Amino acid sequence: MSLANQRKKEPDVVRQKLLDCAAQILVDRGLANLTVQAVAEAAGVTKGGLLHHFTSKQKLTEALFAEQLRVLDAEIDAAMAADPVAHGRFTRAYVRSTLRADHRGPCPCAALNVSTLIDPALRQAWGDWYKARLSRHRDTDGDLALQLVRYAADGVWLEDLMAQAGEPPIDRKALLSQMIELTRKR
Amino acid sequence: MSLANQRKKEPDVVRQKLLDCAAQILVDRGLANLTVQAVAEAAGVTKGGLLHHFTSKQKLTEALFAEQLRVLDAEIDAAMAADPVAHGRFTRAYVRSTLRADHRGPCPCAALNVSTLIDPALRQAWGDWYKARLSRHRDTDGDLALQLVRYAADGVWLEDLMAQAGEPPIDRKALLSQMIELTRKR
DNA sequence: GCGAAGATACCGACCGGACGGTATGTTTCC
DNA sequence: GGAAACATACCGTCCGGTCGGTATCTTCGC
Repeated sequence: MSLANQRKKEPDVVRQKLLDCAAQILVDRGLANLTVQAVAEAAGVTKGGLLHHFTSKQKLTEALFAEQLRVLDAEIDAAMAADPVAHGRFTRAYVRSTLRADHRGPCPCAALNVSTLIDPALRQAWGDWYKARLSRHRDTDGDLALQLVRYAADGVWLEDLMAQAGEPPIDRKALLSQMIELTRKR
Repeated sequence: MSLANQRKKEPDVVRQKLLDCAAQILVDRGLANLTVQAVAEAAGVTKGGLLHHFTSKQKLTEALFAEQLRVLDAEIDAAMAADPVAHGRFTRAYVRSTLRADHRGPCPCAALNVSTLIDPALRQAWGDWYKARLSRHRDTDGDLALQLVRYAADGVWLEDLMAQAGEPPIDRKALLSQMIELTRKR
């Protein structure tokens, strides 16, 4: 009827944009504001349009989660490949992916873990991924001390999530290097 | 009309029970399921009854938050009073309150921080509390290494929150003692 | 090359349900 | 008896989801 769908049709682009906007909304407008309406109009699409790509909100969040997990997984693999030292290799990659003081915008972990709080199924998926990853690197990253460093990394992105406005008062560079150093000791 | 309010009237008890049930629901049925309806009937009261004590859901969550923060604050004070060593005293207390492998049920931090994800105002309040506490103990707990231990503590309760069913595979006792030990070094 | 004929992408209106909140009773306490 | 402590009934809103329609893309016979 209207002239809204005169636009060129780019299903893949729209789909990806929907996911991006969902992630954005999730991290900076909070979980409660992640509605299909909000996501749709952020992506320049109507609610019906969104529901065409993702048959339910459930599907949307699942896709979002999968996407973020994929990105994180890839980042970690890349970081590990560039790390010559075996011991603590996974932990360092995990920490670097989580902190990465460089490029702006919260890490995928944030959106990832927040969405985990919504859905028990996603929680399960995250747990599975983490457990699998951990058992893969048990030889190099099984130490309790390394586990502790990973815990700290989780604490950091959590603070990131809560801080929101106003830069972190703490020096991230120093923190990161200290954490990395902790993974070197046996 | 019905015989539901034949019960003895104990406003203080009911009020407290409402808060307790709210916390319970928050940590083990998730944020989305924290509705006034659910809280009310978990406490054996109707929605109207709840709204009598807390004039809005906002008020309820605020009260819940304040309560949990009060408990945590008290726990930390107690733990600090029993700690003879000055350096890292606050951090140890924080860690002990967060981990406490002993008494069942997730720590107040969980409910506290989850509710933080709802409301920016609560987020602010938590940030203020933490910052104030930190500046009070800057002399003893200002080190980056201690900050790192506190981050790890946050990571631990987060995992607690996500693990839910199924006991933690990791040895908490050992983890706790290792974290405590980390606070001893200079 | 081109035009018919589905298939796909998207819009816009609507529905049912749940939730927060209000207004008004009814019972118990002091 | 009056105020406090509840219960009951009801309203407005928002959200997730459905449905029928329309516009654009793709396919394919010719």
